[in-house]
Order: sequence, then structure tokens, then C-alpha cells
Amino acid sequence: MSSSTDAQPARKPRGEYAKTRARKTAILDAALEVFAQSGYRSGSIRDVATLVGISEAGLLHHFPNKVKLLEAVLEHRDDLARSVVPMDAPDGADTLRGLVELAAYNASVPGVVELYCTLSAEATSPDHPAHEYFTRRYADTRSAIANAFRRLADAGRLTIEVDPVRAAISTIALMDGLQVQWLLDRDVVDMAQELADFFGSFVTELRADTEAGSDLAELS
Amino acid sequence: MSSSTDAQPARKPRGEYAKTRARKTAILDAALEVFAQSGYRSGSIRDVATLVGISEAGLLHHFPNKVKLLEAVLEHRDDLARSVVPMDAPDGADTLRGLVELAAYNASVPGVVELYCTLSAEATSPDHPAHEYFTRRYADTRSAIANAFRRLADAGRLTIEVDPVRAAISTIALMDGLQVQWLLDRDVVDMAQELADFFGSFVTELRADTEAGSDLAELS
DNA sequence: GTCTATATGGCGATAGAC
DNA sequence: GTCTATCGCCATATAGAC
Repeated sequence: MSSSTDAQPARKPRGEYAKTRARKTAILDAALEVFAQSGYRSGSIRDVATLVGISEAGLLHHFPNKVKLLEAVLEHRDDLARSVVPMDAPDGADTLRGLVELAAYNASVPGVVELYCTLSAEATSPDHPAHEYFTRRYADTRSAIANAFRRLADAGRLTIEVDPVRAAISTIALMDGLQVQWLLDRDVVDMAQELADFFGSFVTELRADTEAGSDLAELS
Repeated sequence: MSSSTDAQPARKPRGEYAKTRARKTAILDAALEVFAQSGYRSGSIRDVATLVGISEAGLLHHFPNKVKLLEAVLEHRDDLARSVVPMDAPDGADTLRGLVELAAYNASVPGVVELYCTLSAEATSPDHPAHEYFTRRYADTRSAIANAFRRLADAGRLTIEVDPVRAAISTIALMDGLQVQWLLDRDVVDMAQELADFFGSFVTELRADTEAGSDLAELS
């Protein structure tokens, strides 16, 4: 993505590049925190810069403007999520288990959860800079989860007849909605448990295999 | 709530009061639209005033500051929601049906849905002016719906054993999450239908009685 | 009850020194 | 690569005229 190394091939073997990269990830972490707290529109580049300990102009050297910064944060985050959930596993149950694990993991990073809740709501407006991103992201997630349900249905592991796409919609809705309630009152809501129970209500043999996820859940 | 009629009992029978009230509701409607579009933090009093067709100062005559305006909008909206959903009906099924009807009605007022999605996400931050409001509101709604499930369980109308509070949590989560997806892509999601199906998966005899709600759903 | 005018301050972004 | 300084804009809120 970045073009900072395009021109110079192998001259000047200084430690500069590593330093820049460290600074960049520091900025991304800070941006995550600020955007999570205040949303994108109200969160200020100034706050991010202060949190990192540099000036506004210093920050804008690394990310040319606020929108680019947001996009970088979202991409950064998506890489991580993709590593937790095997979205196109041959066994649909693995995907569902991955989602439960993700819910459990999320309970350990409230800042990230806050960012996504706030942003996905904000980005509902068509003129929001992340609107396209979220529209695409939801469509992709929906079809990936629908595929998982389809594979489970083919394997005869669904106890009732369900429309895969609609089951995917409900699954995502449940995950999103649980996050809001969890953020407002963390003692009342166990996101991973509710999600696992939801799956358990129409998928066979998911519960027994999901112990790893349950262990993770106790970290919260 | 308002104190504009407190002092003067019956003197000066002019049309002034009515005019003020009309202006006030016009402001509330505009505020709803602006806050829905941009969220509370980014939505500006200036935009609201412009939309109504008065000046900023003129608006601030009716609502002393931005926070008071937000509170008025939320109260205004809650009155309406309460009139749709019988939260403590003796028959729990009536409450659930009310929720499905509410989901169907919501599909006809995207601005309101947007407001609540954006605000509830924003208000997740403890320092948000509406944080207390949403915390309390979610707790109240949760216990009301839990009561409905409890009554249904007592009447032997639940097909599986469920914890009333957890069922309430999932119900609310589903409703909230469906709203985000619906706002992003209104053709893919039918909020009322998904909610009704969810209830149908463990409540008996809800489907047959809910025709009125289904009719409403087709308005979207 | 509504206006204009203004005080005060935060915002994103740019220019140019080091 | 980071800084200071600054521009131009928009925000909430107040003061005072009409």
C-alpha cells in the first residue's frame, strides 16, 4: 500500500524504515482508540497526535489526511479478524466456531468493539467516508456465513430448515446487537455464550467442539 | 416537562402558546433528522436551525442548549414507541407482537432508526450526554421483555427452556443489529420478518395472531 | 420571540524552517 | 521526519436590538 520504498532500491541501509513503521503502527493504535471513543466524525486528528506524542503536522506526514487514516485503521483491523475466523472453511461448523471465538476475543478488546459499533452506525449515512467499506464488508460477511450454513445443510447438520442468507443476516445482527449491549453493561452480556446458544438452537454438534472458544471467553 | 405554562394561569388567551408549541415540535422533527444523519456529536444546532428556517439564537430560545435538545428528542420519541408496544401486557405474546409491529413501523421511519443506531453506539462512551439515558433504557427494556418471556413460560407457551433475561438480551440484540444492516441495505433485510421468525423458533401460537404486524411490514 | 453581532475555541489542512 | 505558525472554517453560546 505505502509507496515510501518505491524509488530507493537498496542504498542507505539505515534503521529509519523500521522506525517509521513503528511510528505508523503507534499512530494506528492511537487512532483506533480515539475513533473508538468519539467516533470518526468527532474524533480529531489532534487527539490522535497528542496520544502518540507528536504534532498534528507530524502525523499528517504519515497519513495525508483523516480519511486515509481511517481506512488504514480499518484495514489493519480486518487483517486480524480474518486470521481468527476461517471464512471459507470446508466445514461450515469451523466458520461458526470461528465467529464464537471472535466474539470471545472481542470481549478482550473493548476499544475495537467500540470502534466498529460506532463506525458501522455512523457509516450508515451514504456520505460517510466509510459507507462503501461497510456496505461491501457486510455483503461479504453475509455471503461467507450463508455459505457456511449451506455447507452445514448439505451435510445434514441443521435441525430445522433455514434460509442460509437469512440465517446469516440474523447471525450478524445478533453479533452486532450484542456488542452494543455489552459495551453499555459488560456484566450482563456474554457475547460468545449468546452466539453459541443461537447456533446451538439449529446446528448439531457445534457445542462439543467449541471448548477452545469457551476458554477464550473466560479471559474477559 | 416544559415549564412554559407554569406561572400564567389563564390571562392573555392569545394563540401564542400554540404557535410556540408548533415551533417546538418543528424543531424536534428537524433535530431528529439532523442527529439521525450526522449523529449527536457531529450534528450541529446550526443545521437544525436552518432546517426549521430560524436562526441559531432563535432555536436556543426554545431549548437552552444542545444537550437539552437531545433529551427532548429522545423523550419525544419514547412516548411514541411506548404507544406501540404494550410493555407490561398480561399476555407476554402481546408484548412480542408489539415488538414485531414496532420493527415493521420502524421500517417506515428510517430517520428515527438511524438516530437510535447512531446514538446508542455513540452513547456507549461513559462521557456521552445520553449515556445514562441509554443504560437505563436498555435495562428497562430488557426486564420488560424478560417479564414477557416469563409469563409465556408460565403459560406453557415456550417450546424450549430459555432463561428469560438471556432471551431478552438476544431479542434486543437482534432488533438492534437488524437495524444497522437494514440501514446499509434495505432490500436485503426485513426486520419484522426476521424478528417474528426468531420468536417463532421457541414461542407457540405467535405467528397466527401477528397478521396486523405483517400488514404493517409491507409498508416499507 | 426572533433577530444580528460577536466572543471563544476546536477543527483539518498547508507552508516552510530545521 | 518533525516542528511552529497560520489559515479558514464551523461549532456552541451569549448580549443586546427590535
